[in-house]
Order: sequence, then structure tokens, then C-alpha cells
Amino acid sequence: MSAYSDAAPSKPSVAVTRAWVRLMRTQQIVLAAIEQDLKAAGLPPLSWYDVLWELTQATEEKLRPYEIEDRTLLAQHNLSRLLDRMEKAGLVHREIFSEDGRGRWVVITEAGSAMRSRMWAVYASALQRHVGDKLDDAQAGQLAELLALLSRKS
Amino acid sequence: MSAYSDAAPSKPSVAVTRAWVRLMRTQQIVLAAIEQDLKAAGLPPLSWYDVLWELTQATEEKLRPYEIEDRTLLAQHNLSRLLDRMEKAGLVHREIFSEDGRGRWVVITEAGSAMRSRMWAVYASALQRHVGDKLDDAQAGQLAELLALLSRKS
DNA sequence: TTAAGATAGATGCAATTACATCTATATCTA
DNA sequence: TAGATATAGATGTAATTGCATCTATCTTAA
Repeated sequence: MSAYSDAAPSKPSVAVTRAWVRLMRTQQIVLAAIEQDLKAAGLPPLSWYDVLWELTQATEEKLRPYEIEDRTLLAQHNLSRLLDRMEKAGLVHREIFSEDGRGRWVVITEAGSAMRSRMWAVYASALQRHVGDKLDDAQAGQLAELLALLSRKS
Repeated sequence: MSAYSDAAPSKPSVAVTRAWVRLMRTQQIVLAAIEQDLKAAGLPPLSWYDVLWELTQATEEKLRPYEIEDRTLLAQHNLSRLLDRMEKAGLVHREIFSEDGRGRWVVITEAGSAMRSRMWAVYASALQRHVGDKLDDAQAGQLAELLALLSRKS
């Protein structure tokens, strides 16, 4: 018996590798389908929705950029430029944050709220079609649980 | 009772929405972790591995670009440019395909095989750490099954 | 055969993303 | 309180991706 017999295995099992490949492929396929539906409706990409959604959820409908970063997992430089585009499109605007001279508030505008609603109509039906029609609630719950195991930090 | 009571719901349930959000987040987190491990080891991104792997699996270690496209889900123009980079790095080369003047063979080189091995060493341990350590084989199997339901075309 | 349409792959250009760094401000420690 | 370090956000530049279109070749139907 090897002296290392109880060491953690360094190579993934076949089952683990299969699950990983499935995870990558499935999210790619479903994401592409949903993005496609948004685009076909003449709407911006999902990342815009994510930002608008976080702002809508926030108290007073405004957040600091780094807060949006934490909630959406967007990289700082990408968020900064995404906010540039969204600001140019009139969906959000940036205000100075008086408590900290480095900070900004990102505030959702009326047009931003309207856009979020329009996007949700399309997003929701895409979600239903590409996910809801394929999994019942029990399966969806089970999937979410397994994924939660995976994304918890060790 | 509504005349439409048995129509398919157009809005996703909470369970479905939760599963979707988890799917997006989890794959993003795990993928970023694995890409980070590759980068830290001075190795190219996962998409390079995917191409090298498909070539390794293929009979005679060569494939047509459109075959790689089908297997990896890379877009045609992205694959074309990825192959440019990989060819420049000496990992693959393109040969004319005599049966069809439009076609090419993409052939993996010795250096390409060596690179795939080096990448797999890092990839495998990353996979074990970020996936294998968090799910046992039964859970991984269950996850793969649920994801398979999702990626079924309807 | 021959013109119309389909397919394989490449490429010009625009948009996005990544990486590194920069500016400004804040905080902490000696 | 000065200097060092940390944090928030922006930005120059390079790499990648997306979109449209191009060339070349093949297939098909008249």
C-alpha cells in the first residue's frame, strides 16, 4: 500500500470530468440561445440587464461601481466601460459621492427602468423556453443545489 | 377558469430562475479559477486545449476546421483566428485537403502534443481542486444528468 | 455545359475585453 | 502629521471576438 494512499487525488474522476464538460457546454448553449433572443428583439446583452437589475434591487436605486462589481462578477475595467456605454445610452448616470472623493454613485434612470422591463419580458420568456420547459421545479432545485456545492469556496 | 389555463407558462418559476443564475455564476467562477491556474503556469487558455484535445482524439490526429467547430462550439471566424495563433505557435499546421479544394486539414504537431500534455497536467489538477474536491462521483453524475436535460434541443 | 446556389474557410473592420497603469483620495503607522 | 500603503475608478493600448463579406470551390438543376 502506498504511503500516499490517503492523499487527495490530484486527477479528476471520469464522472467529475463529464460533469465539468457538461457544465461548460450547457451554459454556453443556453446563454447563447438567450442572448440570441435578446438580440433578435433589438435589445442589449444580458450584462446590461444584470447591471440594471442590481440597481433596481438596491435601496434608492443606486450603487457604487464596486458594489455592482461584487454582485455581477464583472471585472473592474469592464464594468467601467460598460457603464460608459450605458450612460451614453441614457440608462444610468454617474454622480459624485460626497462621502468619498474617489467614489461615484451609479443611478438608474427612468429610461433605464423602462429598458429593464422591456428586457425582462424577453429574458423571462427565453428563460422559460430554454430552461423552464426542460426542467421541472424539483429538477431545477436539485440542479441549483449541486451547483451551489460547486461554487462554495473551499 | 381561463381559456388559457393549460397553455405553457411564459414566465419562469423562481426555482428555474435560481437554477439559471446559479448555472451562470458557477461556470463563470469555476472557469475563471481554472483559466487562472493555466495562466499562472504560463500556459495558453482552455480553448487551445479544447482544439488540441479534439485533434488528439481524431483518427490520424487531424480534422477539418468545420469538424473542430462542431465539436468545440467555437464560431467559424474565431476558430479560424485561433488556428492562426496556434499555427504561429507551432502547435498545429494546416494542410491542403485534396478531395475538396476549399478544405484544409488541421494537423497536430509534436509540439502540439507536448503542449497538450503539459496543459493537461495543470488542467487536471485544477479540475480536481475546483470540481472534484467539491462533488463526489454520485453528485457529479447527477449534475451531468440534469445538465444533459437542459442542453437537449427541443 | 452552365448559371445559381451552397459550402469551406479567410479577412477587413468595429466592438468588446484584458492587462497594465494612472490619478485621486483615503487610511494607517511611525 | 508625514510618508507609506491601500482603495476607487478611469484609461491607453493590445488582444480577442463579433459581424459582415469575400474568395474559392463544389453541387445542382435547367
